[in-house]
Amino acid sequence: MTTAPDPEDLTARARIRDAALWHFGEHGYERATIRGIAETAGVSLGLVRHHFGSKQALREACDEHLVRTMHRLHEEAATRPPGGLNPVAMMGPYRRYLARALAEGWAEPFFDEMVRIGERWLAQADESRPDVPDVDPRSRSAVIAAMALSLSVLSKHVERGMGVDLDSVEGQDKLLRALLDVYSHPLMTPEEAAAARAVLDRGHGQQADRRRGE
Amino acid sequence: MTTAPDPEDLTARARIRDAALWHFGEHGYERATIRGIAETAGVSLGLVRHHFGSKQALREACDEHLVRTMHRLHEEAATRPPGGLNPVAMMGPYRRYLARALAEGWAEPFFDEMVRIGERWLAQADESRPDVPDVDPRSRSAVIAAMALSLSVLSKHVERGMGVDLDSVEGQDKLLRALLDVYSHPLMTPEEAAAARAVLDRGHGQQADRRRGE
DNA sequence: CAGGCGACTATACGTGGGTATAGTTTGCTT
DNA sequence: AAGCAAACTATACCCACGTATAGTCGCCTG
Repeated sequence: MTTAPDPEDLTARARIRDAALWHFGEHGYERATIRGIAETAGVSLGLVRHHFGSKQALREACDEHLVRTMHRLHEEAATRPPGGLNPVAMMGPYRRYLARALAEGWAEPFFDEMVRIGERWLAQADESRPDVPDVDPRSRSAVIAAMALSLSVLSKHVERGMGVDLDSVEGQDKLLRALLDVYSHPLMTPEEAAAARAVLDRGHGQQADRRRGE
Repeated sequence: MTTAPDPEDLTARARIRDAALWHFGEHGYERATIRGIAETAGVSLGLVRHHFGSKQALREACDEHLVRTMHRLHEEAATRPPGGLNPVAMMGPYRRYLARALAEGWAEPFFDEMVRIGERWLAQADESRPDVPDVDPRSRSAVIAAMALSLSVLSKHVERGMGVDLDSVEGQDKLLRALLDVYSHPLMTPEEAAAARAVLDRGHGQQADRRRGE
């Protein structure tokens, strides 16, 4: 545990923020209450307001802290040998919060950062690729990012499906092995994909003149 | 538009249920209000209670209806030539509701059904696979199901990343093309996966005695 | 016509919880 | 020592919203 230097040592403001991170992650924004957060942090209701102003602002502070922490971790990781990033185990205490935030439509900076990272990676990988992808790297990166994060966002369901606790070491291990298998085995052959694309192309022609957006 | 035979023709109960589906999908369970649902359905607050008893029961009725509809669609699809299922465009009006429900931890039957379908598919595909997967089909299916659904659950972020509206025809088209590309190109080579697995195996030995759950 | 029942409305109740304000303690500067 | 600003508490306000109750209307059956 690198972070968390004993809750006693933290300033009240930091304790409130951490409590909020936990409550928002555990219950979601709506169900979390300022009173509950204050109690967990061991402070009065008023102090929360004093430091953060409003529930909404408190959430934004949590977001900001998350982004800062992620940046720090990211830079730390850049100096050391990568060793393959773990899309699920990253920053343990923030996992639930992050999953909630993403599911509820927040945490844009986080998602977008992930897309950017993946985009660079993909653009590089595309160079040593025989065929030409018909979708830009950014779009593919967005899809891949969503897929990677989905395991946290839908962790409750994944846990039920796999029969393990994703917070446990065994769960992480099993999930990683499943991921390795899925990531290293395409779900479709290039031929199947090409066939499906052909169908799309044909359908597209039919729709071309008949405008039907929205 | 196969469903929706003019809201006027529906019974009040059905109109309430549809309004609830919409409100829950649009705002989530907590933020949705019975009053808002009643207004959308064009009925009084009391009638909602008369028909469904409580907010929670109303949500359960929505879930049930969703599952029934899905079953019906599924059976319909079974009789016709498949043509490749679209994991995002399925049952338009329910997409948002389903995404919310999944993200908030509900809709277990739906997810589990998806896992079962994928499991059968994988078990069959495994037979014509050279190597032996070290994770059971069910676990892999759970991972794949989560990944497929993530595009709906995180649609807001995916839309931002891809720069399209996923409800539009163009958005669907672009998303499908991205999916085809991702599905038909593994993110890792089997060698890379094997190397990562080796790390896991080694790490596992190290952690065996030093207990560090949580 | 009686009577009964389901669909439906109007209104009230209670409270959880975000917000606001006034007051108290603590610690630092001059 | 004075004084003031920040940290912190206690308490009150207020309203949105889920829940509850009482009542009306229309239709069906005997």
